[in-house]
Amino acid sequence: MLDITEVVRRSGVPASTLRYYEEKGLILSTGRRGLKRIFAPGILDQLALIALGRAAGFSLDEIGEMFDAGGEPSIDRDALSAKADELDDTIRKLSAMRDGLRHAAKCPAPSHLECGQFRRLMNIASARMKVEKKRGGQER
Amino acid sequence: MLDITEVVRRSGVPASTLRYYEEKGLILSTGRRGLKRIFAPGILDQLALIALGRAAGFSLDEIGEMFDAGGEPSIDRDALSAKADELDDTIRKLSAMRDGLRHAAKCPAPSHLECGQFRRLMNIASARMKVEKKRGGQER
DNA sequence: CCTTGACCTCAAGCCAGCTTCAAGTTGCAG
DNA sequence: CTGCAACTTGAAGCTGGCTTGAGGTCAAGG
Repeated sequence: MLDITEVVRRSGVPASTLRYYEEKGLILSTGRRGLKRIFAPGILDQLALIALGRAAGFSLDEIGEMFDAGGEPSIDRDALSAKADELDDTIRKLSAMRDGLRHAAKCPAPSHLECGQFRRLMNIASARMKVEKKRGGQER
Repeated sequence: MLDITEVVRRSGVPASTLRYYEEKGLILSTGRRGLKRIFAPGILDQLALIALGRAAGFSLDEIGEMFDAGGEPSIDRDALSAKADELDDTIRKLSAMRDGLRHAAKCPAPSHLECGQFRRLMNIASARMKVEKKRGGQER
């Protein structure tokens, strides 16, 4: 069992954030030692998972739907698969962007928006953009 | 040349957002027809690029540093490469998360945090987390 | 020529995700 | 037993990325 100080030290996540996550129902403290919250060791994995989800562009609410407060994946397997599919889509876009950036860093063309190579890479991604309208919520 | 109405129609980006982007210096309107802003056709590619950058987790400011208001990639090739590297890192994490989710959707294990497969996948990503502290700014 | 409606500006507002602050406990060192 | 550092709560504040609203202006149609 880890007290909040220990969790902060080991995870790098600020105490204020831990309290915020708990309030939102993303994590659970298993008790108190005096005032201090006590967490199960698994909290560290959970926090990593949350950070991962955030990096993936999921909102805290979405993450809450994917994993329960104990850190277990949602029983709704279809929802999980759907999220995986979303990620696949995002990954495709990011890969195209990465390639585009790398190309731009090398290619000596005067105007990149007219460089066929660059445009082609970027289009891979933007072509999928429309399909992805559903993701309205997140990246604001 | 496209007037703002046309840009909205073709890009799906709201007029308010276009004005906001212009104010931020991300895009440039090439003139006015009466009050209405006029844009060069390239604006559509630029907007796709911006959307792509946002989906990649970059802030508008970062995007502004990568591409000038005309949509051309920054002359700072090192900066572009650095962004590409960041993306590589992000992509690795997202791939791990995607695999983790797909696994969780299939695996009948009682507790996933104790499923070796699941943990291993998630660790790939969280191991890199510390390295990536630099990215403090982004994902609000 | 005058209405209408789509654009304009500028300021204020909204939401997510935190952080900060004031004021109140509490375990532990001395 | 006292002090105090480190925690607590609840509310308010902040930032990024837009959106909304009030009030103004133009050009095109009737």
